Amino acid sequence: MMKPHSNPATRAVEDQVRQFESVRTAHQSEIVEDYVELIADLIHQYGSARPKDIAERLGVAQPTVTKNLARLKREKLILHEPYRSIQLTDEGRQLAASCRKRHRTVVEFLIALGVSSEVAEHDAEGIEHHVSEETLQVFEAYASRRET
Amino acid sequence: MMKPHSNPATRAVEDQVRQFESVRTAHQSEIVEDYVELIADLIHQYGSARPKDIAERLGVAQPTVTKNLARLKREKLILHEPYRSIQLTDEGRQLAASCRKRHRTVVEFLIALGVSSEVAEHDAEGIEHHVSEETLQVFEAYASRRET
DNA sequence: ACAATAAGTTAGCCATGGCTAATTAAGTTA
DNA sequence: TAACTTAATTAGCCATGGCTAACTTATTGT
Repeated sequence: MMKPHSNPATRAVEDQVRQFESVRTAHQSEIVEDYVELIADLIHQYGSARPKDIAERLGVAQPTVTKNLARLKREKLILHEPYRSIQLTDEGRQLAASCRKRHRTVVEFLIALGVSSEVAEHDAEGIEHHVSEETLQVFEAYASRRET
Repeated sequence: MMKPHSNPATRAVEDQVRQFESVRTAHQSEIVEDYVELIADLIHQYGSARPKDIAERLGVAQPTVTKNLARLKREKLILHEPYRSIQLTDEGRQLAASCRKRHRTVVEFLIALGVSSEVAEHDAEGIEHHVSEETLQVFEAYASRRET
């Protein structure tokens, strides 16, 4: 037992490593994307986005939001002075728009496939961050082919 | 500005909260699932799974693996005495089997849909942890309808 | 205008999942 | 068998993203 496992498929292993790394990286951007998308939604709905609202929507405590907003600010996606309202930068707005689009594409795709709309919404929330450009295009093609 | 945002769609908000929570929960099980699946693979390929191999496949350092194995052990998915080989419990084997099946279903579905096999493999790694039972069945139906 | 309420922030805790450096155990070979 | 090499573990660090409690700032209403 414990023989020195040979390396029969180094290439495949390296690919797999890259995959796992890329999933870990995706997790890092998930929060950022969720926040930006949500902020855009809130601004659209209410004219402004408050930490309180974000906390409620995400189901987390307010200080958690404050902490995460610091990151968005660091990444220049929002403008935010203490006790003042949150604004999206151009870059933030752009990211929000593409997240929103991607989210809707995934939802519509799942629905077109036959998934119930509640489950489609639910699964899309998790799936959207892990869909590559290629797959997204396939999804889009499928959904639009189906709806027309 | 800063008017007390009314609650126009409490139900929808609660649903969204549950969605975000469930994504956070899914992230917690991701590592567990990835490890168990990988351990099963290694045992199948080499007859045993060593921390070294796991570290290599995941692209992380060995101590990281040691740490995470403690969690799998705590959750009774593996048997592992220090410096000894890793074994899956019945529960672990069961989980590994269902993860493997789900993984393959997602990959095959994406391929059937027209995604290239490399990208399908890559995206499946991220997507698989966020697919509900309902969606999985739809995927399976689509793939098997397509291949026969 | 000022007291009460609501929102936001700060400080400081916890768990997780990365890491490196140092140690210990096991396996191999001269 | 003794020395060397490889694998595994331990200790201890860092960042992230949760949390509560306490405090500060804004807003509202009398």
